[in-house]
Amino acid sequence: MEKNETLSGDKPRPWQSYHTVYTNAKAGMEGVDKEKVQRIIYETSKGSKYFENEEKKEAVLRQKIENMRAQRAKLSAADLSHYQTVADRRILELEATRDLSRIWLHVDMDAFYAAVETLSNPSLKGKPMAVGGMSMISTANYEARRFGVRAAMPGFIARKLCPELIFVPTDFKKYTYYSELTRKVFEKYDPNFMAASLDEAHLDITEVCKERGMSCGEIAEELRKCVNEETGLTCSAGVAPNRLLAKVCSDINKPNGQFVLTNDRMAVMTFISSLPIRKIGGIGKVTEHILRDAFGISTCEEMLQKGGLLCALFSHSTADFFLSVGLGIGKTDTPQVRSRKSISSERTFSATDDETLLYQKLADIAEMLCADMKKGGLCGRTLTLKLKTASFEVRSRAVTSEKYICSSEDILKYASKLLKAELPISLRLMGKNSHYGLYSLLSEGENELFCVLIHVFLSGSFLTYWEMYLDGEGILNEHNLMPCRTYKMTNHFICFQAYACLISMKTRLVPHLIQHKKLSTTS
Amino acid sequence: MEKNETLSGDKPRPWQSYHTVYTNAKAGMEGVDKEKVQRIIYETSKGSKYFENEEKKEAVLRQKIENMRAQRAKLSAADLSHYQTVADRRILELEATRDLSRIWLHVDMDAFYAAVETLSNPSLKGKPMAVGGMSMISTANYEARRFGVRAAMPGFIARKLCPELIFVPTDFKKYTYYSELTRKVFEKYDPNFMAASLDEAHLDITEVCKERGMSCGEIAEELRKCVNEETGLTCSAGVAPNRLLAKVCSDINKPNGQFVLTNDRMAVMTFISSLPIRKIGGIGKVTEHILRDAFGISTCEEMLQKGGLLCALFSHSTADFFLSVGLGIGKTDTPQVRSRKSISSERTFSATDDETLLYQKLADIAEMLCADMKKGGLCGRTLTLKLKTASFEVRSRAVTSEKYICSSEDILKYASKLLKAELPISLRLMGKNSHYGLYSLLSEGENELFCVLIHVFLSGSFLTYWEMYLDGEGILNEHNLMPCRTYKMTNHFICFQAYACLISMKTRLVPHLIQHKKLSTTS
DNA sequence: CTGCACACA
DNA sequence: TACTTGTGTGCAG
DNA sequence: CCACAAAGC
DNA sequence: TACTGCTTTGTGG
Repeated sequence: MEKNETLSGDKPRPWQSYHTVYTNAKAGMEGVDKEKVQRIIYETSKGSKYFENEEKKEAVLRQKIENMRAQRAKLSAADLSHYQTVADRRILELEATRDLSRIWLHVDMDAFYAAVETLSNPSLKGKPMAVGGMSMISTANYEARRFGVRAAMPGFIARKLCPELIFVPTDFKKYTYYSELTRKVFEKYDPNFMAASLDEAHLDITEVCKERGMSCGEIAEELRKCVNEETGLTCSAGVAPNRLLAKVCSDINKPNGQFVLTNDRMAVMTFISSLPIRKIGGIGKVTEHILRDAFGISTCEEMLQKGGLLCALFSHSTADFFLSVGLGIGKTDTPQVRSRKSISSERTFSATDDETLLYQKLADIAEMLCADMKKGGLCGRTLTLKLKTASFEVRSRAVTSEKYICSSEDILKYASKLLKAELPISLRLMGKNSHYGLYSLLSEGENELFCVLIHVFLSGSFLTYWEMYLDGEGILNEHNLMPCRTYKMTNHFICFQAYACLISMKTRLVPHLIQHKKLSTTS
Repeated sequence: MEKNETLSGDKPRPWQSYHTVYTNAKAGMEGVDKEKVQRIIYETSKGSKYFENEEKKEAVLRQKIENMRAQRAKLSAADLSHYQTVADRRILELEATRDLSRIWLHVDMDAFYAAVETLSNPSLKGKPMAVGGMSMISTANYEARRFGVRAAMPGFIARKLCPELIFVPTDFKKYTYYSELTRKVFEKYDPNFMAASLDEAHLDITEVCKERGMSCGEIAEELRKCVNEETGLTCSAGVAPNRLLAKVCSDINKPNGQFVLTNDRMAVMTFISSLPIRKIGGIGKVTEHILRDAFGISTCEEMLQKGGLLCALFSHSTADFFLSVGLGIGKTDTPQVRSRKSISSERTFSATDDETLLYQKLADIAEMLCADMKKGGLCGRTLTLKLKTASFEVRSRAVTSEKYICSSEDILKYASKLLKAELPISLRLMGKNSHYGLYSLLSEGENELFCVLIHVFLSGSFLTYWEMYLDGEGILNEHNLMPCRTYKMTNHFICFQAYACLISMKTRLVPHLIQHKKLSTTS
């Protein structure tokens, strides 16, 4: 079942279709009757709109893979040797950036939400339980996992797999409280630790190990013990020379275990060599599938062996990522400032073609989003509307406003405009008076909307710099922020880096150069 | 004077500063006292705002060259050998695209505007004469050129060089009339000939030569004779296997001469080898300077020799261009459709800080532009406002509208908005009430505007595809064009390619796929 | 897309 | 007195 | 820059 | 009955 599926290979049984394979995922599922689980999932999903959409997506992916194969086949011998030299060269350069001087620890709480719920209600102990509802579950405890129940699985399927499964609704307050307790512990080992989510964090333990004269394994043991004492929860840890590897390592002896990869190039290379690429953070279902079926790559080692192909067919940065995975190279720095870049709110509801209802939903979400933004004192310029149809097709539409958007009115104004532009779909297709066409399309379930997201990007992928200009009072206020343009950074200007409304000074003041003005205001 | 100027070389005399070197340009200036001409130009220009701006630009260019030299110096041996293989590879690929099967002829009328004016007023014959005015001259006849008078030279400088110079104002009606006469002739040799301007054209004479069993040289002779009989004007011609080379060849025996480069690889390589790069169309003053001072490249041959460096330090497409120049490879096809991409109108006037006057100028230009657009039945979405300050600094600001812009009101509306955003420059720099600051800046001549251009781009740099949708009548009208988005082309959609308002069908109609709609309307 | 530099007639 | 006008391209952000 | 897809938790 | 909600990053136009 885990064998390489190739496009020309044996036809898998229907329930082995890749998109239903929850059991392929990262954490261990030892002792589970995987085939039975797959079959139940398949039979429960089959025929649903969701399933049909997954099949469509799978077909699109297959096509994409077919294209890559074709491109690969088109490469001449000269191309191949050329890209091989490119890859070899890049591998050398990446190797030169390898940093083995830092020790990173990745902590991952075991079945976090489920464990917290069990703490507050010990009667759950030993029984299969999941946090979430019938539509979606967030986590399952280990008892439930033995039935094939997993995070990100809809609840009604989980119940098919395990009829006695107990459902506990999510209660983020509780998880945040316990998360805070764990972070208090983490802080003691690395005051600048990086929280990845409520239940995961990266710690640079280089200094702690040195100061306290302990091995990193001992530190990890102590940290896990300490977390357990403070919270009553268990966690797993991975230690490695960089964050990428540490994350992989923390998964190895889960739950309540740890794994240390020593800061040694040989050890890293051995570790990485036969590692399935899917274990690597950043390589998800789609990328795994592409690499396997278009390039025959399943392990990290093969990333290096097929480096030439990767450089030929992927973008520079993607190829770079793949090659560094093959080398077991990852980030070792602690980024200075990590400011939030976007904020969003979305809600799924049952399918409808009632426009009034849709606008009402939109207004509700705008309200929620606005409240969240107010809480953080944030505002942004790019507003994205995300729509999901009854057939699970996802669309997004965005606008960028000249002014910053903060109020729920503004949010609603722009979001409505975007929604309006999408709405008379069927009318547009069939002509204004063709109600027959309208209803026949609706009855096909293609166009009703049942999910709306409003997403405000606080800044684009590029840095935006602002020239400061002094008004009568020499004050920089939110109104001088209006003229948003992105410029090449030069030190001829007084620049501010603006993320959301948070402003931090970037370069020194050079008053006599102010007159080389490049920006305009819209005030 | 023509020797390599390097940054560390001997200091040239002031009037040899590169930006004043009109005599460096392409067409022959045999028997001219170049040094004297240079000195007069220098002395006439020196101290002017224009001159100062040229010096500033020169400084910027020097800096750019210095940067390239630094980058070049930073290249490691490994880099060098790497890029050498890249270059070698690319040279092979380009060589494989060499097409020697076509014969191109480039015709260039001799001193066209001047010759036409002499036809209509024979008393000008034999006297130094220029077409244009005191600010700028378009062409000079050969008598005037002996004094150093050149196209694109301001008239007042030309008069310094040749006090008896006769100025004749430009009269495009006349030139267009004669241009039409020449084109009637060109048509007989290549019905698809490509007009490059009123006085230049490219002709693919492969078929004519074959059909009439004449050599290309004979055809060129005949064509030139025919043009002369029809118009009374002389022209020069170049014949070569591609347009790039034909253009160079037409310049060799100017005026009233021709030059044939045979369709033979060796002949081409010999021809190209010692050719100064500046003779190549597309390599202007700046590129010449960069290649010479940062890479020591002066001839086309050296493009190949330094191919590795060029690939290392220029973009893919630029390096490709340079290498094909080194190989003497150029375009040999006759492009199917060549539609206009933008239309603009601009006027230079004397410096002012009177905003009312500026808006008046803007309105005038909007009117002119609109008239030109009406004539061609064109409209566009991107409007660019170009400004030139009293110190010759050029700025441009653009907006893209959701709707197509055609009316002079709309043009003016958007252009005014852009202008307004630029206008209170000094106020913004100095604070609203700081009139002192305002005037001191104005008196420095930095901010008065005296040139306005409105430019409408009819389409972006990327192709824009439109999904067709059928309204009740199944008609595609200008209103369905409103939802402008740029999409990747897929054959799942009914696509139209839209340039301006001109619509041409692009793919076949696939009615049952219409429902996979991706566009929205803003109607 | 936007801003700008470059090129050519 | 006084250094254009119209169009196209490429690059970086 | 902007829109969108992919990924992770 | 019933397949989330929130955020970041990369890619191409």
